[in-house]
Amino acid sequence: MARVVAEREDVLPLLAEVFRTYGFEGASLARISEGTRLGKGSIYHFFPGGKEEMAAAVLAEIEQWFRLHVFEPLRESADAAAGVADMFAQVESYFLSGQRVCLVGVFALGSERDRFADAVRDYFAEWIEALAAALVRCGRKGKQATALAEEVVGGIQGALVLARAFDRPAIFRATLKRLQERLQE
Amino acid sequence: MARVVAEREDVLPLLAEVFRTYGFEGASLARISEGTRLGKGSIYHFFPGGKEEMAAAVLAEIEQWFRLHVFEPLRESADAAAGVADMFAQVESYFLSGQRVCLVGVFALGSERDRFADAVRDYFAEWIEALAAALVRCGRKGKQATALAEEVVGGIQGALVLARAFDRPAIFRATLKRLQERLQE
DNA sequence: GTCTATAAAGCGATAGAC
DNA sequence: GTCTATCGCTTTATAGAC
Repeated sequence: MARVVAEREDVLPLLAEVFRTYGFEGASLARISEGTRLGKGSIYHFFPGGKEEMAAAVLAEIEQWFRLHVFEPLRESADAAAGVADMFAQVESYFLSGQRVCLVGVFALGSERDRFADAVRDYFAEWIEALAAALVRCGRKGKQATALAEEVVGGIQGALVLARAFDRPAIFRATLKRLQERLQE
Repeated sequence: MARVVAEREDVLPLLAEVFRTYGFEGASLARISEGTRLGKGSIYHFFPGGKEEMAAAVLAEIEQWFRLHVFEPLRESADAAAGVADMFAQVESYFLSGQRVCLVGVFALGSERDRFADAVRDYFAEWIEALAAALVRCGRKGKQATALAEEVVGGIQGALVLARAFDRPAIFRATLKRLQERLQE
């Protein structure tokens, strides 16, 4: 395999996939090295702070991705309903129809939550707030909008659990569809 | 601390708590020893198969607990609606209002899913089937009953994620209440 | 920026005394 | 059934050549 000189940015998505697959504790440097196709020396050149810095960088990149592709469209789309519909499309695509888990959700359930409490909380808080704001622009009352947003974001996380448990992506897609319909009631 | 001669049964709940807290990879024998108050020698006396056998035993015990306190009441309660209500009460109590995570859900999201695929799948399958059966006895059609059951079980898993992310048990209790109300619509 | 070699610590697991 | 001591391996992290 040809080795290419990498930049830190290029490494992050590969790193994210390793953490998603093995979790924080299970992501050994050997697996990280394999997944990023980088020697340990190179890895520590990019992340002198070790695994902790790697995970923090991955979380920051995930939040940035969602901000760009999900949160900001939700907040700023001229057509709020279209912004919501776009969110569901992006989510289905991002999580590969339930075959890819949410790293932030994984961290939330594990002891990593303590280490990365701010990043974990901010990710879900920003998602729920952005969705609730869009729902308000669709005509919902504030309190009901927040409750619905929590239901949708939580429902997505739960659907990822079930889709993985059954190894059946259809259950993820069906849940997205059901949640989307609920918002239109 | 007084050391008491243990039996395998007594060790399982402590072991489960260690796996819940640190995950499979993060549950080192040092932490297991600390959490169970047993030396490594004693641990391997009970579980010659090591961590793998420990986790399998914990999963089996969890499934047994749910079968006894949740699944069978759902299937056999003379009053189906009361069985469903009892499920929500048991779930809120078991998960300590969202402060305790679901080990099966954690395993479903991680690479542990491959190792324990059967136990993970069976747990959720049995839960969904038992709840759907109760909903049918409440007058729902079969297909809709299954969809609702998936929504509830998935919703519970997602609520555990959010409750931990925000460190706010109220969001778990509110979700349980909302899901319970949906079943009565 | 990439690699190999290596250090120090922690890992899962075993042996054997009591 | 419990413990301590220990094995062999893997871990994270560092050093230094290129």
